[in-house]
Amino acid sequence: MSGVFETLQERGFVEQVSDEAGLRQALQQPIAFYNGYDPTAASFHVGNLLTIMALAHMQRGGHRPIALVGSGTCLIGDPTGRSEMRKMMTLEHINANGEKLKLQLQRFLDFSDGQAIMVNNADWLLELRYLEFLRDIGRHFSVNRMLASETYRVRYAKNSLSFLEFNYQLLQAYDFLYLYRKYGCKLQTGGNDQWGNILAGVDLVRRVDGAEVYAMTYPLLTTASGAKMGKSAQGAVWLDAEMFSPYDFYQFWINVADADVERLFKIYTFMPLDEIRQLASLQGAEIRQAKQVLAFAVTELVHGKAEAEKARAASQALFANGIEANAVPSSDVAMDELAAGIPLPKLYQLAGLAKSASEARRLIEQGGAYLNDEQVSDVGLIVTQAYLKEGALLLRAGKKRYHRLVAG
RNA sequence: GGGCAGGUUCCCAAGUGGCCAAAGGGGACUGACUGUAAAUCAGUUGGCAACGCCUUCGGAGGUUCGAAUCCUUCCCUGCCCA
Repeated sequence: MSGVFETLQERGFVEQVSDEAGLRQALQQPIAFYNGYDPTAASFHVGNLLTIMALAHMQRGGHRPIALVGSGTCLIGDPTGRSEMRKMMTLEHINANGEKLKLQLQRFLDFSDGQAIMVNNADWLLELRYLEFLRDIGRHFSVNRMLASETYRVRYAKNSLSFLEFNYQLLQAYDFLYLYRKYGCKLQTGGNDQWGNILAGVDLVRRVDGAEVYAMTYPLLTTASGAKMGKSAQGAVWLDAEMFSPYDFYQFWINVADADVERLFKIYTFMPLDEIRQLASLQGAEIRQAKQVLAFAVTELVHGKAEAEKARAASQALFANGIEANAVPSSDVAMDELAAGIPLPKLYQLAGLAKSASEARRLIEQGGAYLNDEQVSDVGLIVTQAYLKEGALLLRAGKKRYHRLVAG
């Protein structure tokens, strides 16, 4: 089990470590470690996936991941990196999200026989007693130091920081202490923006229990052009198939920049490094092959082999000028509506390729509309069942967005 | 609680009575070029039964022929004072 840290480092997972020598030493033995996830949404996105991959590597290395769903801390809202206060979420909403996240985590980590643990900090944070907490935990926190930290300084300097949010770090630190006591958890990991919060926990455990625990952060991925990794035209790239279709997910990886290929391979697949280097060394148009391997691997990991194959088949068929494509996102149109005739812009709306008729209109006028792979420029076109091909209409917006409307 | 400054279309940010669906930048979208890449260039970027009509400038009222722009009031944010 030695070498996990080296693996993570080689693959680009390690951004900062509180005590590298100490952590390496600690990792000689199987340890429990944790990473927290705030249930602010009903699904993880590729940014979270990075941390989950790291957890998976650690588990493979013999360590025991504790996936913490932060329903308790989510009630407070992490001010880190935010210029404004988060919208307050209701407990019901948070819990509903948390349940979804739990299901997703099970795809990536092996929870059998306690090899990985799932906990929810609401279980211990909700019942905290205020005065007790202040006396036992609060006294270890220096306001001066907190205000000096990156986490709060920016916010404090530029905008207001509510007392509510100011407590976030204490609660997260307390989580670490709690998990240390209950599971002997010795390491907390998280995105690099969590550095300050994690260190607060390390300090707290040292002060209160006199124990040495560690902090490790992962890089916040940005694309080669500097944008946050994991954003697409439609917003975040979610892992949930309902929120982001496997086909779109596959396409997201196909469309990454050349310069990002190697890094993404290392992080989002388990492929050995030498194979990765070989693939990433492809030049010019050939690097697309590497992207196909990448896209398939990650899609398979997230959505399963069957979905990945469908997505790949669809992608290849569409971009090799084929029309058949069963994995292209599709929906139904009523046959009788179609028989009556549907204006083309309306059709684009039905397919979800345009938010409004005006947008669809623009698309058509600008030459970005294709029906069954043929460009259509007539905004007034009325589409009837005469246009059906094999019982469906294949709509395309621009070069890459497809949608299939099945008559039924 | 008091004083001050603000809340503008996805974001930042102009506009302070008609020329405003509202400058500019970012982002995004489309096209050209390409390799389903990057960079670059061009166009587009509130809605609709669309050469016109409707709805937007924190909320609600009001003044006016006419308001994002003026008045009243309420809500919210920041700064200073307590």
